Amino acid sequence: MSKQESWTSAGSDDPRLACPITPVVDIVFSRWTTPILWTLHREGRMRFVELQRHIGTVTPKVLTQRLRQLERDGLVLRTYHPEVPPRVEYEISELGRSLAPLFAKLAEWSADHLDSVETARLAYDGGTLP
Amino acid sequence: MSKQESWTSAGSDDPRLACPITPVVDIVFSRWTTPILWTLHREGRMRFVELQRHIGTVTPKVLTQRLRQLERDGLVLRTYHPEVPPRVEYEISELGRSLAPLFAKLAEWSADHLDSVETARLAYDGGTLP
DNA sequence: CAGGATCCACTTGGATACTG
DNA sequence: CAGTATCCAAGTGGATCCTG
Repeated sequence: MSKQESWTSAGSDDPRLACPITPVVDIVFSRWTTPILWTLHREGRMRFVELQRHIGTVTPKVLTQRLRQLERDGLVLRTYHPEVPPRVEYEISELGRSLAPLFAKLAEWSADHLDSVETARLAYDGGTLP
Repeated sequence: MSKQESWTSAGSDDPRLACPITPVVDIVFSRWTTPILWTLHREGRMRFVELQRHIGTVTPKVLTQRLRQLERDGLVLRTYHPEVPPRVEYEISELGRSLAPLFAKLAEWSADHLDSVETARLAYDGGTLP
């Protein structure tokens, strides 16, 4: 396999789409989406405030926005129980679960190379502002 | 393998770190970073304006900011040639190349599931505002 | 050519208060 | 409880001009 073909098999010269994975990044790696998906995957079905507490510092407004987007993209399922007080549960969908190997790869790269990034940063900062 | 352990082997209950892959996402999936890395990987060493033209609509200021960040994180190498006119070349580093399988996984997921996302969006939009 | 400097428009996200 | 509505601070990206 040539080094030119290791990431993509078909070469597109369209300057407007220099990176074919941009749409996926927009869907999966928007802010707060990875903590949400990660938590829902690990902890299973969960209520709104539970989710909020697990993630930490996230305001209800923003959490709602992200959950709506994830629901629209089919990565998260929302179940509304018409009771008093109302109860809403969120869970990861099958499509969301299909991201598992991807996230595993990400965690793997993190474990293998995150310290290299830290080293590079220290070298850069030390070399530019001593 | 239980479904609780498929993404992470050790369970952390620290609410401040609900998602262990957040740092990687910040490093690799900041805005413009994937087009930059993708282009540099596919096209090889490249000058500033070349890179700018390949990516499309990106202002020099922002491109410089992202390149500085990628250089600091050790993902991109910058070579300055003191000539007139000055010539600067950017290329992907070894650490940057180590992202290749990750990006491949991303492209794979994209090819397999992006249409499902589109379908989910159409269903969601059709069901909420008919 | 490769940016740095400056100014500005817009978007995001947080804080707060309120509702069904 | 599960949001929505409103206001507001901050960060971000674009446009323009300028330099070595």
